[in-house]
Amino acid sequence: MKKKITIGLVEDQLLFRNGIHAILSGWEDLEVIYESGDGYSVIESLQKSARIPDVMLVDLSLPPNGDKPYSGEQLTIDLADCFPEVKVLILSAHQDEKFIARLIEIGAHGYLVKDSDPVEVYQAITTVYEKGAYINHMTLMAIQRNIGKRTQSILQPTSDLTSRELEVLGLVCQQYTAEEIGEKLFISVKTVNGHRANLLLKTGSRNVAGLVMYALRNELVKF
Amino acid sequence: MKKKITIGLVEDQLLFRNGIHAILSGWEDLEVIYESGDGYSVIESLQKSARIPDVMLVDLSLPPNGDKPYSGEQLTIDLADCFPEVKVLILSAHQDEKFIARLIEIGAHGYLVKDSDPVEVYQAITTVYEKGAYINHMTLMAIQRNIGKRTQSILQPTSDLTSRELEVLGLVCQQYTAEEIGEKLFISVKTVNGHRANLLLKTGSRNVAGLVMYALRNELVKF
DNA sequence: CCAAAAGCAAGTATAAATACCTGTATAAAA
DNA sequence: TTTTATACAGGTATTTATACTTGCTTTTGG
Repeated sequence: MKKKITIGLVEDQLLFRNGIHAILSGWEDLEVIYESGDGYSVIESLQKSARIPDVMLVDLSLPPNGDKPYSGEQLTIDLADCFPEVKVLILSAHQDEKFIARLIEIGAHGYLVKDSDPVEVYQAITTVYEKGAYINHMTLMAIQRNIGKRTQSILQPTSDLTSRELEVLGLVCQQYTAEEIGEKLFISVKTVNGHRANLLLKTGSRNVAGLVMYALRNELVKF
Repeated sequence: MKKKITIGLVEDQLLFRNGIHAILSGWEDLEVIYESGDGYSVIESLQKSARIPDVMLVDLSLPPNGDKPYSGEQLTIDLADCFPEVKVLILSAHQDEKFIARLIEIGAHGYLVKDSDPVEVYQAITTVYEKGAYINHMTLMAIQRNIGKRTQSILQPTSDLTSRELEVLGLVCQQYTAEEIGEKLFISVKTVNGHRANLLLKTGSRNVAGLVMYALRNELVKF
């Protein structure tokens, strides 16, 4: 009997994870042996595990746990570091060239959008297992167009904001003016503006528009 | 033989849709008889179809097609209008109380987060089919806390923005000041501010923070 | 224990955004 | 044609945000 390709799934949405599991179970030469809903525990639990998956399907947008985000990007880096023999296939909702190039650069072996056909997922898994890479047309184009350019981390270097700053940032995103924020937090408008200034500095933004974009990108506020 | 509950799936991400299909196929009393990747065609194709699903699973965040958005919210309204006998179960990535209350109000028969257990999905389907509603604890709390409050449309009443306004909005989100936008578009700062004022009015925002949130929510600008 | 660093609060001056208003050109409706 | 509506451009006055600076307090590291 031919050896089955062992799969690991890292995806926060339980339904989606179960769905992929169900789909993959339709192929006899695949076997899902590991699942996780977040990125934190993956490295640790794999190190304790006796069976290391051949291929890991990793969701790009894993949710942060409390304050500390642990993205699919970070997991890819850590997997490449701790388990270089494991092939990493990124699953992403979006088809953004910068993301693709970035992820390939840091160690992913393939990139699939969540809009893919299940057959393509199967092909990607077998190809990445046999050949060590699965680069489809979209991915290739993205790589080609971004070779030479310095790629950008998706989560920008997590400029650590203080709790007070996070509080102010949240209220800014909810369209409160500095004065209203002051009232809510029982501090002077001037102080609020001080925090705003620090936020602009730390996030590298020019104005509130930048702050909101930053907050949403880093999932610091609800959509 | 007992009649199977017929299911319709409306979900843009192909993998996710196939995954749910695969999961639901595990229950013998369920049968998926309709699938769609967008909201547009649903009403029309159902009207032509001989078999109308008993239960429709609808993704809340269906993508816009070109300029015209057709959200799960709109589809819920239209389904309640054209097929009142069909039970609508909303699938959402987020657990936002305002969304939940709003959807129940406009005709949804249940609300599930994508983080749900497959068993819960099955229970929701059978319950909504037999009892006409599936309200779990989370949903009930959301309803209770929002009774009396006027609920807010998720896609706010699709304020159709002019091309010029969209242009300005995009630049606002990119952190350009009114003056810079004026230079880019070869118009006066005053004019730019005029467009901004209209944007604030149309989107129901108080300031740029609101504009950025609106733009991102409606996918008018890149993340 | 003391010095350095950093969070928090607050003030002044300037730049920018927001509210409110007017006019013109264009296109659809009466 | 005349009316009506609206996208677009521009203006003035006011409010709000941003830049820069200062002092107080807590925390950190030598």
